[in-house]
Amino acid sequence: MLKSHEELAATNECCEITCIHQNIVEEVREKLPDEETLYDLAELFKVFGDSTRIKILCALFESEMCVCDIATLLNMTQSAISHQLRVLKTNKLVKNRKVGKVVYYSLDDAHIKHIFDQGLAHITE
Amino acid sequence: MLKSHEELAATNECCEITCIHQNIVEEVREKLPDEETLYDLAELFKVFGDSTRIKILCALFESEMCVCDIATLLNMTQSAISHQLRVLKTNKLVKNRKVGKVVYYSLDDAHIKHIFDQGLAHITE
DNA sequence: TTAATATATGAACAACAATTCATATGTTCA
DNA sequence: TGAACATATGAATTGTTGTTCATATATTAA
Repeated sequence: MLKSHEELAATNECCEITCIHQNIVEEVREKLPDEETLYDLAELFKVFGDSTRIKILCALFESEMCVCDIATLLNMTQSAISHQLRVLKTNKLVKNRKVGKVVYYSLDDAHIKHIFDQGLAHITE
Repeated sequence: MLKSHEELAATNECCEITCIHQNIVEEVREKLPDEETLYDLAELFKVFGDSTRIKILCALFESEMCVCDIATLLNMTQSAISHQLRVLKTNKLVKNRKVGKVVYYSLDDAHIKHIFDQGLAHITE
């Protein structure tokens, strides 16, 4: 049996927030993944959440490419692409190999295409 | 046969950007999803790319919840949660039903858990 | 109707992030 | 060695976004 709002208000430990379904809150709290996992997950999706980076990843689905090729493809400066590639590499989404002056980038993980496709399935439903 | 760098530089139509593998760039350009699709995809991932919103979605995997319950669960203000729920609803990730004063939120789409799980698979590999 | 309460929302603020610009690094070739 | 070039990077700038604060809206109960 749920408590009345008055009872809940009386036993409420939060300073400003009232809470109606204390029991549900406690149940959900126990099942939530830990703080760090959820933070890391948000960080991962944040990397996908920029159209320049999405375009780069999408291009790399098709072919390994060097920095200046990607810049040409996306009609952006070499510097902008290089900065974004660093973000992608830091987050282990791309890897690179150096041949002389040229640095070739490619995807670093098979999960990436799956994440991408799930997102695509959502927006094209 | 690839052109020499000098030949490429001579025929390069970009003002500042040099491009080494023109053929690859053209091939990839043809296969890239259109601009708008990639923009929408980035927008979707952007919604997942905030730890508050990820926590809300994750909570709603377990149970339908009202605004003040979510605020209590995450130890945040009602206003902050309400603002984020609006973002989630605008992007069709949650839906709500109103019972008197109370508004209950729940997930609006089956894809969401798949996207979430693919992300989780990546960070926990 | 009035008080209490659950939620929504606009404006302001602060933190963050993407691009640009200038320049540094490292490699090749003459 | 020096010139050309592909890439990387730090700083500055500009645009974006999450939270807070104050307040509005809407519903219930007295």
